[in-house]
Amino acid sequence: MGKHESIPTPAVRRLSLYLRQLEAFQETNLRTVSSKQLGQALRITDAQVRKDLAYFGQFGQPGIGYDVDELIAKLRHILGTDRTWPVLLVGTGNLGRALLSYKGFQSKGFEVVAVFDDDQSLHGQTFGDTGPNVQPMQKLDEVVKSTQIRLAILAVPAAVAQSVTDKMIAAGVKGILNFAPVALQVPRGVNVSNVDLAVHLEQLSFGIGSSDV
Amino acid sequence: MGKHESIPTPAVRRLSLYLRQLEAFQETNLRTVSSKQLGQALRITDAQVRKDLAYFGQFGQPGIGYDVDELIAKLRHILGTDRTWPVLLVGTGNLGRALLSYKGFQSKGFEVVAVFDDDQSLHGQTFGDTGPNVQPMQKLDEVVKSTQIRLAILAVPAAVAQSVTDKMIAAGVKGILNFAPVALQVPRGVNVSNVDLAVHLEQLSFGIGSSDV
DNA sequence: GCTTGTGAAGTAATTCACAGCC
DNA sequence: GGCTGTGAATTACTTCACAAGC
Repeated sequence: MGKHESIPTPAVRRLSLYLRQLEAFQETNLRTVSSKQLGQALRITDAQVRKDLAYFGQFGQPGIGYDVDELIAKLRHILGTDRTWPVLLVGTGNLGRALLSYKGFQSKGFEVVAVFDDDQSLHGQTFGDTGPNVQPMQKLDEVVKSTQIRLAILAVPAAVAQSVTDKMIAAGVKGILNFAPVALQVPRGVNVSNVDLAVHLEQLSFGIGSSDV
Repeated sequence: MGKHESIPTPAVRRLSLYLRQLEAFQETNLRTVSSKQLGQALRITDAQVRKDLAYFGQFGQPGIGYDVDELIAKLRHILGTDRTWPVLLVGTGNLGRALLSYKGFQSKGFEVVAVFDDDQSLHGQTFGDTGPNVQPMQKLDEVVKSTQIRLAILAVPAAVAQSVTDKMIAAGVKGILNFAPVALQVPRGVNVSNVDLAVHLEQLSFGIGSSDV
């Protein structure tokens, strides 16, 4: 059984934001930060910041605040990014290629180590400077099993998203970052995080519709 | 003042998911759908589906369910996507270019009509088949004001995200889809929707850390 | 029979407010 | 004086359960 049952999901999401903001503070050579400072930067109340952090331990010092370097280390450990995760990418269309060229992953603890696509003409190719070769889908099971990959990025058309998902899960994948605009069906124990551009834009258009004319 | 004050934010987010799922059902020629069917496809309770929809009106028929076509039309109207929104894109790095090539926007009611980048060598170029010319940042204010663009996609490096944001807002932008890994500071009345790949992956890695070993 | 819409009940998340510590 | 950590209070969200309609 997991050890995080009683922690609110929104709190975990904010943990990532705290980490990102702390890294920004670190760049400015800030040594120490209060829940109020951190909250202000993220538009979150100070009480919220303290509550969220307190779910995981006592990281601060009364009268002082939180040590930036130390809290970063703690958060990375909690989020599991104090090591590098090998990541699988399926789909090398425009989006998949853009993701391969994105340099931000590495420093955050993620590295794309295997790329799959069902387009034969792409097999053996590489994208980005140092990206891995594109492999045929038939190899997926073998590669995931032998390398123990647990995280996948799904950048395929909606029509094949579910079937690719099933294959990945059968091979042992436990977390999927899904860019396909479909609701993936996955068994318990597998997590999905969805990024759907249309959904995001719709939320914004709704927001505009509700403001003054 | 807005007219949506009392509606829970999570309900609005789900509205987009309902719409997406209904469009999928429509493709299979389903005429009518119950809150139970819709909920099952999205892993949401039927009561939740009914409650969410009820915030906006009475769309269903007892004993029958919801008419798929009709509910799609209603949701599009609520979300504001029963028309096409002109969208501004700033930043034509890998991600910006991938977004320009993405065909999914158009059918969802969004069209990128203006593209900006501060790299001189790109000015005048086009990306994607029919994309608009890349223009210099200095033109942004004029173009946004004259074309009344209200929605923007921000795909620039973190370091310049806030300053570009300020410019866009000054020109009249009211909604920003932000791909830069920073917490943008915006005035009331402006909405931001964030997509941060590292944050998503961190949530997944946290999820894996909490499962059985 | 099945399904909606909705008050009431229950659960979850946030904010308050303050004792205790630096 | 400033700040954390945390129970208590509050607010927000979800689920229940059922009357009313098809």
